[in-house]
Amino acid sequence: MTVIFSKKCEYGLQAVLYLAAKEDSEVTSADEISKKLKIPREFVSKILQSLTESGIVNSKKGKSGGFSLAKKPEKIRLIDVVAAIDGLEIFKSCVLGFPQCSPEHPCPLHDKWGVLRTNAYNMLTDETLDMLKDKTLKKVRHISKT
Amino acid sequence: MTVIFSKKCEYGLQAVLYLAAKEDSEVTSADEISKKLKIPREFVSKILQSLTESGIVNSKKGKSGGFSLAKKPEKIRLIDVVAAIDGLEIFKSCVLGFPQCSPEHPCPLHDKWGVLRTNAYNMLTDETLDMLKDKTLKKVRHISKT
DNA sequence: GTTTAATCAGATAATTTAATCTGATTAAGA
DNA sequence: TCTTAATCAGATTAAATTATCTGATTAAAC
Repeated sequence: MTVIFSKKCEYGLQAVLYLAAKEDSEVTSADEISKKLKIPREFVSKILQSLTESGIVNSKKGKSGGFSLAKKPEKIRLIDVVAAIDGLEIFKSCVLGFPQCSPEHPCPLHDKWGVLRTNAYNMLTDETLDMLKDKTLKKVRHISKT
Repeated sequence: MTVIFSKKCEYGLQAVLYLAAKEDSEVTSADEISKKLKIPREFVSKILQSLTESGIVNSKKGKSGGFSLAKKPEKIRLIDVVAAIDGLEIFKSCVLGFPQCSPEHPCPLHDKWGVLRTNAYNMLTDETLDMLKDKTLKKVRHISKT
């Protein structure tokens, strides 16, 4: 198998997109997110806790507590979430796994892969949570029905 | 952490590139590959065994045995190796991990990611082992020195 | 034939990642 | 103040991936 983002990161992205699709300053419980997105509750809870430390979401403890975005959705880029969870090594390390790969000693795919990687990085840097709001709403409605 | 190809697949790609950089029909032991590429010997051996089953490499048993490519390097595409080891799910499954993601019910990144993914797929389909031969030789020489 | 050096097969171990459990703390609301 | 519903912290378990081990088989070279 092969993966772009870890499960943690996929879930984290789904969750912040879900929060962004809600009204401002509304607080959402891990339980609701878990049910709507069909993610294990304790797991998404842990992920959101770590995103709290990263300053991407806020948490409110106690009854009727939950999570909300720490900034305006237009200020949160997808790359910020990825960086907080998976880190940015994927955009630096060699696609063929050569530890010695560098511009001076490039691997056979260095240049071609470099272009693709940069495109992916730019996409994640361009896209902010608010830009994806409408699409997220549609998606969540569809998930909840299934 | 995050990854494009599994370690198995990275090692597999490295190994077949190494074989392609050798003279035709030359047989190379897992031990040599392991040392030159600094990959655990038993592990690369197992990977090459599985690539033998996939028809990408040949194996010769017994003393002075080893592995060689089963086809001409110009007939082996990188995507063939990836497909044999990691499979092609990465080029099909949703980048955000939504199991219900489809053209009818796309995830928020569906279209933008689709373009990048297609580019990556095409690159791996275009590139054959022989095209990368010279670059591989340089790389291996550099690794062996370190 | 015997030795030697290789693949091959299957089991096992180690590590990493994913998921769950337990209990403490917090704060809203009756 | 008490109950309830939430986060939070840390430990534990489960599953997948990565790596190693053991022994069998194979075939070249002496």
